[in-house]
Amino acid sequence: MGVTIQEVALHAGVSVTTVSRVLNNSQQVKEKTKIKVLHIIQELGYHPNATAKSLRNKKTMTLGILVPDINVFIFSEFIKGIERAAQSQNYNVIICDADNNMVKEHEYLALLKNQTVDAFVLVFPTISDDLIKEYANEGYRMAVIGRIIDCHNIPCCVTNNVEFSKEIIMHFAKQGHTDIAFISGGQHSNDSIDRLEGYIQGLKLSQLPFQPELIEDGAFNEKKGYEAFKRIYNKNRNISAVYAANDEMAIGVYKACQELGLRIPDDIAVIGVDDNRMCKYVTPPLSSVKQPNTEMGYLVTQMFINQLNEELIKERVIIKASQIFYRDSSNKLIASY
Amino acid sequence: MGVTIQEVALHAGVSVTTVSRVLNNSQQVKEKTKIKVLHIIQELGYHPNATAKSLRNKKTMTLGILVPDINVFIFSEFIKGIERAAQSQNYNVIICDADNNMVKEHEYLALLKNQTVDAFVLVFPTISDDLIKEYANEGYRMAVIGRIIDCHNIPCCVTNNVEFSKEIIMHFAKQGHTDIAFISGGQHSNDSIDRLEGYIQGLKLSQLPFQPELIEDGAFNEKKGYEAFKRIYNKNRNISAVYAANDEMAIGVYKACQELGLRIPDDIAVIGVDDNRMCKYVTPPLSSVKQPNTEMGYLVTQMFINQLNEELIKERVIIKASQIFYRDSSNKLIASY
DNA sequence: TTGAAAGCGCTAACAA
DNA sequence: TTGTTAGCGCTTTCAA
Repeated sequence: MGVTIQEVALHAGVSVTTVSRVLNNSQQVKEKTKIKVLHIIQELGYHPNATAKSLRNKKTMTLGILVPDINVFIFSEFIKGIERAAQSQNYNVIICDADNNMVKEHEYLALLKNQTVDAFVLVFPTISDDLIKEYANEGYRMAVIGRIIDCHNIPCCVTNNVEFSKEIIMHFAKQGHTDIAFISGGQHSNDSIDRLEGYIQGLKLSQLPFQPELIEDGAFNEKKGYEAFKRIYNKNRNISAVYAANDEMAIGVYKACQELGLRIPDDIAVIGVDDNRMCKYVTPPLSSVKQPNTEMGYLVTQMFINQLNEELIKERVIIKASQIFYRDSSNKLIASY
Repeated sequence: MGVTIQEVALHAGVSVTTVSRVLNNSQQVKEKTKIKVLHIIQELGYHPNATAKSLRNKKTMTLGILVPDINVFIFSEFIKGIERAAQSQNYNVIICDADNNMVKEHEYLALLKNQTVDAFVLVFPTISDDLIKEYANEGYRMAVIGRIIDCHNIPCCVTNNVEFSKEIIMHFAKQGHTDIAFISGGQHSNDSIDRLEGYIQGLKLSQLPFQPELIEDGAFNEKKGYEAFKRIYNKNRNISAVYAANDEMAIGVYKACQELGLRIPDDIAVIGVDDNRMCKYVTPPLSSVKQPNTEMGYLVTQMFINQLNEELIKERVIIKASQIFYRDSSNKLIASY
């Protein structure tokens, strides 16, 4: 454990420089010398020390990935894409699981300061835009997934939240629904904000009135989604459709409907977002939106690494389209035409 | 970006040695000097360079985590525990997602050789025991989750597979089932092998005959589980209960039953393993076994790090108990007593 | 209580 | 085509 370049040089009867050149196949090294060195490397089982390399090159070849919670399926999908892209460019990734804790999230960024990582990919960060920009201004490199940061050297990747949300509402409208509820996912989630925007646009395009009382927050989780639906239902018993900003909350709606004796989709049509594995297995199967998470992670990371050494970035914002899967939970026609 | 210890020393009017001593609060440093240095550190926004530290200390403070597939829920649970334990001891973790590819899995171990990581936590590795031992003999440190390796300095952590499997079979037997199928998860999975062992012991203890034709392999996935059940059913139409070595395969059984017109649990009782989120949402809710994955990851990693600098290891094998959740899928009494 | 200096393993500027 | 040497930023031995 621990053959050094020195020993290789010694055994091969050349200088460490030559060995280094062979390793990085830089410059001209006589073929014969190269073969000899390679042979010794083989023989001694030499592996270049990554730390020494990092120190010398001032590059750790390591990316940090910051996620709110690695157990949430969509985040593990992003990680998969990020790791693949990193791997393909010889980068390693350090996982930073913030455990849904904003303070922890902030703390992890210290890995930039002590140069443990060259850069960070922030997956749905909860820290503020301002904080992120502050780091960017100090020269630290970050890419962001799930939010567009207005900063020239921060690559970002999001999905077409407004678009597909609009489509969902128009779909509901076409089926004859007029009182469509929206369950949001928190005030600070850009995804949720954009989906609300799509909801509003969809209503407008369908010439349906916007009714603020049909909107409640479900904080992206099942329990709060359940409660949100009950609140809405108590305010307006005419609702016949619900667009939940994610599947978890949609499942909460399922539970609420069960308790209230409402049938899905006969009484209430439901559509969620994320296309959880569960969607196909609940009864009735839940309509949802599949987002290309792994691909998003891959693309933005690939682009990011390519531009890591450049000050100015040409391509910066990636917007990926999502796919709506209509299943039985939204399969009821209301209109009598 | 990049204040060094030199600069701190310069500004504080002391030597780098003194600054280093303050940083690692080693030896005696006069209180006044210490305060002065700390103040300058604060002022300059100094952060010790982790790479230089690693090179000097010959310790990267980084653990590799090797998983078959980060998108599989249970693996992300392990990661969460491992990362937490690592974090609490100031270690970082590098994620290595083998994408269910044994070659990739092996390749990742190179991170040990080039000293990118100090050690590896192998989560349900598919590489052979021999290969792992070979690395161990070369002095590389690894901990293993999901398999017990017969090697003195490799900490391992598993669950009580045999025990709970035995219990499940005895539970079935008590309900009056006599023809109980087992769907395994591949020949090479220790989990599956142990669950089969528990199945056999359970039959014996219940004085039920062992019928080899009631065992088929479902490779831990839904589709193969579906096929396995059909094969078994075609061989023996008397089966009234199925123990699937994981939930995915149990879901496959659900699908097969639906196609075959068999009702769960009335005609076929089903129990799976892993306690997937889905279990509660399928119809009927699937009985399953919850394993303390996050805790296992945490415990073994904590122990591992504590013993990382020791040649001989006192505590080495951790066996954690699991919990069986009986739900409606296995809720039918067969016997006529 | 403090500091000078060596050295961890590597790369690259410069020289030959 | 190859080698000498300085130095990346840190810790630690030894001496003062």
